[in-house]
Amino acid sequence: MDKKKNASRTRLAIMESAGKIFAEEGFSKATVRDICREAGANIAAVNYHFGDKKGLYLSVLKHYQEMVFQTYPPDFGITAAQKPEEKLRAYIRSFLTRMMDDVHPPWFARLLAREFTEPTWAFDILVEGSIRPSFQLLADIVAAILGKKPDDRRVRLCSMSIVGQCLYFRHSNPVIIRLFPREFSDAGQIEELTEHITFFSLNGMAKAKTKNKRR
Amino acid sequence: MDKKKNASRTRLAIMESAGKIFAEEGFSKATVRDICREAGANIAAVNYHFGDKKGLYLSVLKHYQEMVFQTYPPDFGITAAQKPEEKLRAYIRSFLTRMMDDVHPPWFARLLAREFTEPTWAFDILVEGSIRPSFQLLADIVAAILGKKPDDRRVRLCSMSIVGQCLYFRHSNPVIIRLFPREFSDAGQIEELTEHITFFSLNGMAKAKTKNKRR
Amino acid sequence: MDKKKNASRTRLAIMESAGKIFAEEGFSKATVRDICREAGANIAAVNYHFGDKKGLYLSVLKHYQEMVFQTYPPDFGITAAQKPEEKLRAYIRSFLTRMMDDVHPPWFARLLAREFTEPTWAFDILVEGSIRPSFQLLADIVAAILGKKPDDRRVRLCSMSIVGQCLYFRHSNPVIIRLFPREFSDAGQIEELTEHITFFSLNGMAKAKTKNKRR
Amino acid sequence: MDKKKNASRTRLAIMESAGKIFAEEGFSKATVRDICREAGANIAAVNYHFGDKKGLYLSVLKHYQEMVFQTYPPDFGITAAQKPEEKLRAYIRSFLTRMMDDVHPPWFARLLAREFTEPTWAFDILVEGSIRPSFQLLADIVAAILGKKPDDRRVRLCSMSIVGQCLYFRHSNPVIIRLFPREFSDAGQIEELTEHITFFSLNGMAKAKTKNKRR
DNA sequence: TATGAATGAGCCTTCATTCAT
DNA sequence: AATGAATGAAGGCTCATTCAT
Repeated sequence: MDKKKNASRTRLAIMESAGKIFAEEGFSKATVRDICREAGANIAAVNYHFGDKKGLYLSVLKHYQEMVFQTYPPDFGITAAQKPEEKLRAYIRSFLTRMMDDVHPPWFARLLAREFTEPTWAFDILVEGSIRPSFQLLADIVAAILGKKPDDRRVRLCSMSIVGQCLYFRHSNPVIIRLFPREFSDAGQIEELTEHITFFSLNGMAKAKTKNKRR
Repeated sequence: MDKKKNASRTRLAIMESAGKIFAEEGFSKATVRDICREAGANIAAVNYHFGDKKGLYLSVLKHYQEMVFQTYPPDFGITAAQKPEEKLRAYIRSFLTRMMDDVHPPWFARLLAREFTEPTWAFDILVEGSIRPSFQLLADIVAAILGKKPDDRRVRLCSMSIVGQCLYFRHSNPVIIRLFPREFSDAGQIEELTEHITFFSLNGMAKAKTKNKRR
Repeated sequence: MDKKKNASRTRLAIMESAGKIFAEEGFSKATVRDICREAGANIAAVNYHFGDKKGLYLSVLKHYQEMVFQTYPPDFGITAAQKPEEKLRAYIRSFLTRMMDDVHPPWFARLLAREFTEPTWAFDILVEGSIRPSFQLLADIVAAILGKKPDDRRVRLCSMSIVGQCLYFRHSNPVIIRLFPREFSDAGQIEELTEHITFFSLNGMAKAKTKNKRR
Repeated sequence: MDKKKNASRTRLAIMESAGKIFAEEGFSKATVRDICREAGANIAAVNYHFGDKKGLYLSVLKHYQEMVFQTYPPDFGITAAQKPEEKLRAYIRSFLTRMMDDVHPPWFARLLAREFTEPTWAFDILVEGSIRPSFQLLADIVAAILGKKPDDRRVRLCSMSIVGQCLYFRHSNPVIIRLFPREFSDAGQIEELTEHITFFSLNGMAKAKTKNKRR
């Protein structure tokens, strides 16, 4: 994707520390000085390798988006032969896993969450490269469960309900920590959360076909 | 709550424009220059009235948190006589309404969303003043529905599932706009969303008691 | 012309040292750091008083252009009753005087010369504010001498011949110094130069009417 | 003149683009990056071939000064048998031609003009190599016309008057363009200018011998 | 002979804050 | 109660130059 695959040591070090700091501080608060200091590189190296701060951010985004979605694709563990319910469980597990801090690189999920609520000019890249494909996959699963077409409004609403639950544990992490210290903090609970959300959502969609829900 | 109730015209104007700009730009990107310019006040006015930028932010937060939660309390429309299902519906409607931009002041929801994912040092004030009481109220409702105690782990999980769905439409607004332009944009859909989330969640919790969920 | 006539001490000091340094180094080589250091002011003062480096340059240009042309107007010493020959002599004397370093401020002529050969974006201001009126005045005098209209091509050529001679002593000052050290350096020779150029030019235009000059 | 005559392709390409860019931007505004990019060379090539930026500038100056003054010498078209008046005409034509952009390389005149009003440390090279010989030649012609010695003060004044007129069309080109758009722009007017300046100057010097000019 | 990578100095600008009135 | 003026720290970026190969 990037024509410059030439990875000098400095270039790689900068991208790594940049990702970490961008994730921690956000694009505008992060300073290239800090990034370079942590990378053990000279300030001008950013200009040399990436043009400017924006270029660096973009490179980090593209590079790690690719890497993460190769390691943890949305359809991780999903096979065509599975029943829709099993597909949903696999999807949710993959989704949650991808968002936890112990995946590699550990800060990418946080950087993504930042773009979610406070999108920068680079947001569209994420939407098209990561979010839309992921959402489409979910919509297909939900559509199969509901017996409707993927672009049906109810399918979308239910998909969003599912995504919303998953995202809550990432986006609202600061809140959760304060409300229930040490209860939901460590990542070892992915299985429990997967089961909960899967069960909650399957039930949530269960009798939707029979009930007339519109006012 | 604020000991300085002496509200000079300048002081009020600053707080108003500060809220708007803080919500738009975030604490660190917002500049006191812009705030003062929009308020028609002198730059030094901020330090004079609020000590420093932090003090201004704090004042804004406290002032409008109080105002908003008096106008749209979490238990808005909830009466003791209602059935838990109705209480839940009322809670969700109140929650969604509070998060939409047409409440007053129109920017407060956005400022809150910002603190959610990117908490500043002022975050604890919001947690204790707004979030915890609100969550507690929901936990009580869910507990009644599930027939469990409010601090039960399953109650918490289900509560978070509900909150997660609601927050999605605020936190992920930029995503939704790009994925489905014009389909979920205007605020007139609160009723539909309320029905969907309520229905989805009630079903999601429905057979939880009977089914053995852990594998 | 400038709405900000409020002249704080710092503001004035900056404009003065700015003019001097801009004249010495040119716009891009001059640094605001040097300017402020010489003015005994803080770096940020430039931003506060003039917006940015460009704004400072512009203010300096406008301010001193006005000042110089009030002190040494192109028609200095010219009265309607004079004969054209006397008008020309007065014009040339005024022109030369304005360009010498002992007028106030001493660096303005140099700054102007710079814009002449290396115009910046601010050049048009000088053309319209100083150069065009001055040239027009000369063209009128020459037209009277030649008995032609001011926009006649020959009038223009002769006017340019006159201006060219005057400018030479400013624009080519570095050359003159090297070719004839100490012979044309001091400003006390304005009278001599005035006489020479006036005489040379009057003669140059003298028989133009009779001779068929075009090939 | 240059001891390094070993002209690798890169070295030549750099000198060419360097000349162009130096002429356009001036020494300090021109960047070695731009020069090398336009030459299709590596950044480090400048330091490798010329030591540093100054060395490059110097090489360009020397090289093209030599080239230009071999192609268009000041005495171009002047023979010993001519009358002084004809010599003057030939000198002026050669001078004007050399300054117009259609000589080769097209940017050298501009670079020279720059050094005239804003001399760098390399100026002395130009003075001794180009300017002084050229001026001396003119002084000889003028001396013959006036019947005085070449180092006579009046000879110098008149020579400067002549040079001043010629230079005006180069040094003040930006002004002329703005004052009279499209009237003096193209280079096809060299003959007309030659005639005008020659005639104007010959007349200017004509009766100088008889008239008592000092007051 | 030539180059990709790296460097340190310096520039303009912006910012929150303080001073003096 | 309020303000115009001034300040120091810091940020992103550019530049000529040097290093290592």
